[in-house]
Amino acid sequence: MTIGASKTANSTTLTRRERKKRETRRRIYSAAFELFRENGFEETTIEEIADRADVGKGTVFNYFPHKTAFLAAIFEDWVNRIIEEIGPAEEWTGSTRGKLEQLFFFLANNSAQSPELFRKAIFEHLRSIPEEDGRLKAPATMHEFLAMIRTVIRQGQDSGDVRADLDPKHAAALVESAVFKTIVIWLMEGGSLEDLHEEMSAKLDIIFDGVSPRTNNCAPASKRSKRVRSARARS
Amino acid sequence: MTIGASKTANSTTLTRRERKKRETRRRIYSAAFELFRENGFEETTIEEIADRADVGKGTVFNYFPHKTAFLAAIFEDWVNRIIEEIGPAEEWTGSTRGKLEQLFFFLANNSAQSPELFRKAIFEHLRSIPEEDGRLKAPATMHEFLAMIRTVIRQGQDSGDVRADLDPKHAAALVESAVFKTIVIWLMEGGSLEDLHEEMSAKLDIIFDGVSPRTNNCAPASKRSKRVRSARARS
DNA sequence: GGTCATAATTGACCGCGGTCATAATTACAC
DNA sequence: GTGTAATTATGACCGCGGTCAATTATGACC
Repeated sequence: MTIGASKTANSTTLTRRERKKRETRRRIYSAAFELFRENGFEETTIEEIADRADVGKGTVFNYFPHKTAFLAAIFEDWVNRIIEEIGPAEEWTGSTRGKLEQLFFFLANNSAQSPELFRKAIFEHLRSIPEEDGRLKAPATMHEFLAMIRTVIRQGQDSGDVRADLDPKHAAALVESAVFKTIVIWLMEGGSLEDLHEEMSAKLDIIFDGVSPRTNNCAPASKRSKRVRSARARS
Repeated sequence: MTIGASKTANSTTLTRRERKKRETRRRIYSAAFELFRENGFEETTIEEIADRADVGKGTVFNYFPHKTAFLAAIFEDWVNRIIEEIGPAEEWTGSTRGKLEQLFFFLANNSAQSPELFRKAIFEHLRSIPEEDGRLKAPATMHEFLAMIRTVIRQGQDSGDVRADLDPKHAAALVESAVFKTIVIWLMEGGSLEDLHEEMSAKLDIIFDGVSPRTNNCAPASKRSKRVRSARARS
């Protein structure tokens, strides 16, 4: 592989092949996304996607080896857009809880249109990693996303927001499963953003304070519901 | 529908039709379950199931409208077996945490063989309820299961184990999503039962105590890891 | 320009999940 | 027994996801 020499002169160090490849992928992805939103995921056939993208059916499978790979791609896109919008986790400020709420509020906001599609994408994400036949699926973004949560947790530990004796891995996994499930159910039931926020706050409430009763004198229970409200104000 | 009259005399008030129907369903289910365990879910075709059950292909779809309906049935079976084994939630004794651990330990025990199958069944369960085309899927057991957890939570509130200001619905949903996700990952990674218990304890730890640091003097953090150990001893 | 290895494209093809019109079976009336 | 309405069984058939051998585009080297 001795790239870089003569041919790559103009545009950004990309051969014509590479450029075409990306362009084709983009065309296929766009066509698919459009069609999914127009007609639904199951209702869209690969051939329709191929037609709209103006390629042969086989070509589609060169870029997206299974139909579900589109869902993984959509999820990835989604996360990337959010990362772009709110910047790297390391730079966020505020309370740990506030950060998590913001993060998931972005997720929800972006998914509110075409809920069916995003529900499927989330499920694909949750299922991802190994499939029995040995193919790996979309692990990159999966880890990227979990990593974001983990970073927030770790920052929380540094700032004293979160118990130091906790393994961030466990906490992050718990947060992820809870919130995604909440979003999925919310997407299914078609509630308002307010509803989702209510649900999410309830879950985060438990995650932060636990289900065990506090020993009487410290951290009175009455304060809790208030905190939910004030946390929402930030967004 | 004026049933019950003449024909239903012998055996337990069942017409021949009804008996045959159940028998056929049982045969198909058994054939499917066997084949799934022998060759895997994806690798088994409906026709193979039909052959082994000695019915036509179309008949299979009379009893299980989609292939995934088998997964729902497997999940249902699974939960029912557990219910049978440990009795109705109302009658369990012990701490709330102990009950939950036992419950999920039973789940895990039953799934340890043929992990692939149970992973899929759990996923089917988590996804269940609506599918965009309007068909409902396996809501019965889903609710039954969530209801079990909710019952445990409510009992915990009565006995002072669990914060009284909590909506059992939220707590149950959180527990469910966390533990199922834990089991799914465990099934994928092929760890030992010990590993699973470790993971589950960590999650329940957070669910019970929360991620927030305790205010210094009450409930010292050092006690926590100990509790995990002692909780395991019960099983 | 021409040659060749490699990468990308393509549509004919296959297998399986799911449908449906038709046939067989059951229940019941007489 | 015979008639008949309702239920269940069945396999030919269809559509779509996914494969693959054959074809075409690309770029390195002369």
